[in-house]
Amino acid sequence: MTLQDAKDKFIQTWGALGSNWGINKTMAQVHALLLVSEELLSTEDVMEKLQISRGNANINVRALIDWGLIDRTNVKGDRKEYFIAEKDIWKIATLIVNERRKREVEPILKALKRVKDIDAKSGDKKEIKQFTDFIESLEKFTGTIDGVFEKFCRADQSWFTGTILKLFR
Amino acid sequence: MTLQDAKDKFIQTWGALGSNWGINKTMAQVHALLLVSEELLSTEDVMEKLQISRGNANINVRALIDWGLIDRTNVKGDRKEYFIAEKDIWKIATLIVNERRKREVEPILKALKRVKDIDAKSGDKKEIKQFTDFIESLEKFTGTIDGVFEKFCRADQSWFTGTILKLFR
DNA sequence: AGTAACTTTCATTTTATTTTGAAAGTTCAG
DNA sequence: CTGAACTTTCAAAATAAAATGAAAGTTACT
Repeated sequence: MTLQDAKDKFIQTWGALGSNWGINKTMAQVHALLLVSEELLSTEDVMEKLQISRGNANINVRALIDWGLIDRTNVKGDRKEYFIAEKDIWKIATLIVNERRKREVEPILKALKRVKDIDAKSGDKKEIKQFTDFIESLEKFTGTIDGVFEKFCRADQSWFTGTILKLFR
Repeated sequence: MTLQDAKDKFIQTWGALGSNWGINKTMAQVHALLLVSEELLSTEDVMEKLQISRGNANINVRALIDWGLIDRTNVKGDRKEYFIAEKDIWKIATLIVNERRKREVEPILKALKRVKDIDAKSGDKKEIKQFTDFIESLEKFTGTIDGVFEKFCRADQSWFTGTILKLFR
């Protein structure tokens, strides 16, 4: 297998992976492409290497910038924008976890809270309690897990591998 | 809001949530429906309450059984199958995490391994090294995180809340 | 201000995923 | 064994999500 084949295969794999986790396939592929590229790439480069349209490239590059996974750069004497990916896997992971926390935990908690506002006379008292108890256990669980991930993101890698990992042996 | 409204809303929310994480919307809704139902439900009940077809109900119920999230039961004097959901949120979480570990970690590691088999004369030596180093860091990271989740699934809730949570304050 | 270089938008088309429902398969009581 | 009760399958239809590409918008140099 040539280096190019390997890179292409990695891009495909990373894309498939993304879809399994609710991340747009192309976004994941653009990310992978930039991860394995030494040089800066322009929108044109991305279009050409992934065989995608300008609009598609633009939208997914923008999304990656939103997530903080890639940065815009400029090259002197060239008006084009160039992109480069953060390559530290630890940083990539925390950026992704943080972004999903931000986008999803808050809405979940809000939705759960809303769903507890039940007219007391709309059902059997015991049945209502069972339901609200369940929702509350969900809220509590969500908060706990969120807290762990939040700390995970703030911590640095060495703290994690040094302190936490030992506990998980 | 009536209890019924609240349950319906919860089912909708849980369904939307599922889609964000690569889980079929209907599967998540069937799960939610069973989570908030006191009684056992049959395929017919699921079809009626979610307004879905028999085939769809069947497929998603089966998937939930595969995941271990719901169980089949029988009612004496009735040939229908009835379903009931595991309601302990801790158990639900570990079942889901375990299932996704099983389905996804192994394939990722295999794919990464495959991609490292590069013909040495297909590219600049340094460039090849850069690439394989990156893939190796990914492999290592994946393994580490997988280990944490594996332990998380084996541990019981009290160990987690007692020992681990303190470290994340 | 004019215009060339580049980026963004969005109505339409394409692709991928999910759902349907009728038919085939299975099970079990009589 | 038969057939009613129930479950599963799967080709076709419907729906949802993503991609296209041409046009509009922006920027910055002269």
